Amino acid sequence: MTALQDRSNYPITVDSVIFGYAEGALQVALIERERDPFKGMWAIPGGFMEGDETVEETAHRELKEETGLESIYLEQFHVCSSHGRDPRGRTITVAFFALIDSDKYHMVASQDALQAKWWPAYKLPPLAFHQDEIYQKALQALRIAVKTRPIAFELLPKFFTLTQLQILFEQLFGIAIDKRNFRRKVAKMEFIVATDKKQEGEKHRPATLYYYDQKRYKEFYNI
Amino acid sequence: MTALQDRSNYPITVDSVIFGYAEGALQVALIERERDPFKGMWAIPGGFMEGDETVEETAHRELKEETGLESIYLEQFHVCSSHGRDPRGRTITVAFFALIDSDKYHMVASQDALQAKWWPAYKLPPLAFHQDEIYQKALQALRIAVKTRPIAFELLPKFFTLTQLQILFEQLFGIAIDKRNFRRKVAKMEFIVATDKKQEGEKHRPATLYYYDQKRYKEFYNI
DNA sequence: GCAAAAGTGTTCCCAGTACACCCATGT
DNA sequence: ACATGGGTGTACTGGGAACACTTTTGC
Repeated sequence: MTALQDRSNYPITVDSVIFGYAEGALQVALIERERDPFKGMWAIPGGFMEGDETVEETAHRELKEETGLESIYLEQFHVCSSHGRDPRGRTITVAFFALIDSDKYHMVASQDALQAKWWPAYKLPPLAFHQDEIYQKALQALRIAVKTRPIAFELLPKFFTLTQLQILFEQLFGIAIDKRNFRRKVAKMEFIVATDKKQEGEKHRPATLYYYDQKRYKEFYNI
Repeated sequence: MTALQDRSNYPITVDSVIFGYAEGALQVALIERERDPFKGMWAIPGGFMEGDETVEETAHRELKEETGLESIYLEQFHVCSSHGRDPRGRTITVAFFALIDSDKYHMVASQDALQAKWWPAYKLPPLAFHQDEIYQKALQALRIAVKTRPIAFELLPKFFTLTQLQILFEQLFGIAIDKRNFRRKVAKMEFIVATDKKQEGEKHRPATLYYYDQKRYKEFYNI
């Protein structure tokens, strides 16, 4: 038919490193493999690109199939075309990271029909398909993305406390942040807006809830 | 044979946005298309992935075929799988940027058998295959990469003057930099090393030549 | 001696950092 | 009352930004 069909064609897989944040720790969702290769090991969720999907569509579809979630923040960060990762044959893998709101998807309760389980981001088991390198790249890409764009909020519920935000950054970058300095800095960011709501159900002084206002973000940076 | 062959397979192309730096301006190498589609338009050089190459191998091979250069700095930055870019059929495109040393590849002289021509990075013609968006992403990726890693030197000859380095940064980020502040900052970076050589053949006071020392860079940042 | 770019110091300001105590709530 | 995390101010320091003149070379 066309000249394009004379060329080499390749199967493409899309893997998504799903990040969440719960109980004061950054978490990653992994799937336990039920069959060989790598039966019993844990792996980054993913699947084959099919038909006339774009890679973004594949990522969203797989994410919905595996977590039930839609409208999730997804960002591609790497293509891996090295040999020998899948013993069944060669694939080209496009890797994404996904950020999900712990409010919408309850994580640590993981008696799931989905075989998916949350793991603390800094204590993962060995991964199938030699995905450890991809995971490290995902972490790096996430850190750069969080510094560059206002996407940390994708990991938080719509209304969050400043302590939640602070601990999230501490987790992401593996550092300790001074509370007063952090709050002074946040106070200058007019797109992180205080509400008159308070956290409820805690056994201490209730914290003020904040939200991220995208419109103010754009005004703030003249976008 | 294997389960993988039941899946959808896709032709993959690799495009490389080639950046150079000459005559005080950031430059981009484009190819004039000799046939339809988009005959007569300019395009980012690229080609099909073949056989059991990795995408990196494809990028290096294409770059060698089109410029004759080997050992070029290449970095992937995006996958484009949208429809309708190539009217001949659907392809999945992995985009790289390449950085080349203007000393090795003489740019502005472009009476080339290769149909390749250098264009000022901020005055490109409209691009074939709707590659304008990919080019914008390449510029962004280059800026982030230059801020993150010591790769600006890939665009310069081995020995360069501080004014060359300064103008390169001004070009990359579209800003004006104060000469004294810039030099003070460079002086603190022990991996940018002064030689006792001087620039020759200029009609003014000759500038000291510097070089980038990777070993000192790693020591400097404890890598 | 003139044109052209190389090279050089000081001041100011803001952002980052270090640091300790009182407050509001639940039990 | 006590335990727990929420919330606040000040002083120091280092890096970025603004700014103008002398020096060395080729012609």
